[in-house]
Amino acid sequence: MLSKPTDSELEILHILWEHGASTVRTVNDLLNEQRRSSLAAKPKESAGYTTTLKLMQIMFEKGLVTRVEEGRTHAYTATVLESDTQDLLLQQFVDNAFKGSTARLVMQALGNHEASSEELDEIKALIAKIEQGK
Amino acid sequence: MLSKPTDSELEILHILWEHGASTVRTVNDLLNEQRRSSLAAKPKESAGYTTTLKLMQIMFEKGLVTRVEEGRTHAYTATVLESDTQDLLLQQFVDNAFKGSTARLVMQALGNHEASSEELDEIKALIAKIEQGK
DNA sequence: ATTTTTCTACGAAAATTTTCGTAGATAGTG
DNA sequence: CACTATCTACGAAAATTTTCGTAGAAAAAT
Repeated sequence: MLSKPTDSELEILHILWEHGASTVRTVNDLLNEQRRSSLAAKPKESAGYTTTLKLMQIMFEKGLVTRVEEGRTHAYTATVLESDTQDLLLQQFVDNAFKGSTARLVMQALGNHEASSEELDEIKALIAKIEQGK
Repeated sequence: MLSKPTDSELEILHILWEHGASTVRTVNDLLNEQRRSSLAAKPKESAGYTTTLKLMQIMFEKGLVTRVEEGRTHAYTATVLESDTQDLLLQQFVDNAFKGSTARLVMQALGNHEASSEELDEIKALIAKIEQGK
């Protein structure tokens, strides 16, 4: 049963998805590097090593990641697919914030954030495909 | 400074946006009615009256709502616009779940949830408008 | 071989969000 | 005029998420 990762867990998953099997040290370093160069409104501060370790241990217990002993360290790997997780989060987000209306979400997303013309072309192509499939 | 409402706060905001100025009692009733008929995976249980009251008091302190005395009760109104709040949430969600790529969000949203052809038409029109504006 | 660094495990503090019990005031009812 | 129902205010428990300190083992460095 896939359960919703917390925000912190999601940050770690992103790193595992992008970099593949990684140690806690690596994840912690990448995490803090990311945070330092974040443009976010309310960027989190650096995470201590044991903070990241503990989170990853919890994620292991929940089954979000597996791990393999490599010498004295552990190499962690995400067990959930990025696309599956995004779909789960998206579904919940659409329900929470847009009361289930995917179309409204899309409209708002396109309206307020710029997308490149390449991206718009991709989206148009997808729409055409959907319409054809009907 | 607009800050992100919590999940519970958002539930209440939805009711206020839809019904306009409402008492705690009304909000609480609508809330529980909604929850009972929810198809969500993990539907929350009924909220006690004082739970909703406390939440709305906190929202008042945060400035998410205003209130007006009406006899002995208070009528609450949202001070934040639905569209502004959705934009804020969307921005954070795109950052968290899609690492900032609006296009990927839109693609995934359209790919996994069906939209009516009317909605697709609307989206196409919006894209055309954006492309023209460039 | 001793010291320093680096790892895991674990427990628990801190911070945030959600829930509700209790008290006191006010309105409506018999 | 009691009596019951309903409202606000407030504090604090409960639940969840995030953070980190400490201890002990293993490797690396001096």
